[in-house]
Amino acid sequence: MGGEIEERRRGPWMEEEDIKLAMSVKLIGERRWDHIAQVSGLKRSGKSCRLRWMNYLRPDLKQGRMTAQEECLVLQLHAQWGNKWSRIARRLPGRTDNEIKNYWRTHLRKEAQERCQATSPSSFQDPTSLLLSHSKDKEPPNAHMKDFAPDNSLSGSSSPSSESVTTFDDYFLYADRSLPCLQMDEKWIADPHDEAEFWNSSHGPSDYYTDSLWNLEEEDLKLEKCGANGRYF
DNA sequence: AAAGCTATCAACCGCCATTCG
DNA sequence: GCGAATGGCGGTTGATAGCTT
Repeated sequence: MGGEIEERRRGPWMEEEDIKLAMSVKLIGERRWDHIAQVSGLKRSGKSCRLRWMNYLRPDLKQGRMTAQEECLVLQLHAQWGNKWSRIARRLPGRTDNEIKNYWRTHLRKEAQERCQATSPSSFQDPTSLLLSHSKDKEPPNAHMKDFAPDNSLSGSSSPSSESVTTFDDYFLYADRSLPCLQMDEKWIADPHDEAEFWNSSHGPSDYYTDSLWNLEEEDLKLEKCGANGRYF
């Protein structure tokens, strides 16, 4: 059956492909991925193009490894929402669901090992020590892509509100593990403005925390209130 | 120095939801 | 209202870099 069937490229992306994809996204926008795949001349599926863009090429992606604060936040949100990676990712601007998912997977593996070895909670090793041990700095993978930001690049900041992200009932299951960062987070919940000062003062650029972390998007608020949307609950 | 092990991350797959004609 | 096309999501896999013995 003939050579009509177009061969699909698979596996790692070449830089040339990245550039083609980025140009096409710039042209068309972040939609119609099948169309983008065709127009760009890439022998990739639309899905593959979308994934590559979302997880690797998007100019607004945050570079480098997750900070301890981000990791703590992932812990909190995962405790609250479970494996809703994309939802969690929305709380960490510049991070992708895939990235968070990967982190959690490796983290959980560690945690499971810790649990097996330590039956008593008091001997549980503080996961942040594992988190903080990350020190590898990578060259920004999409550094060469900055010029290809599409016009509809993500930059929306939801309007500030003092509504907290809570409830963290589930997250407090972690409390007996003596996580320093979670104790700190408890303070954040109590007074997010202090938290903002905390980051502004000396702990690095975290304005996105104050912009978005403390404020549920409308969508999420609805979900929280209704407590029922097949996808999330 | 080499082999084995572990951690990390990019990419793929299948399913489900949403959109469009 | 229905079916097809498309997009989004979560789970999983495979490659490889880094670490340990």
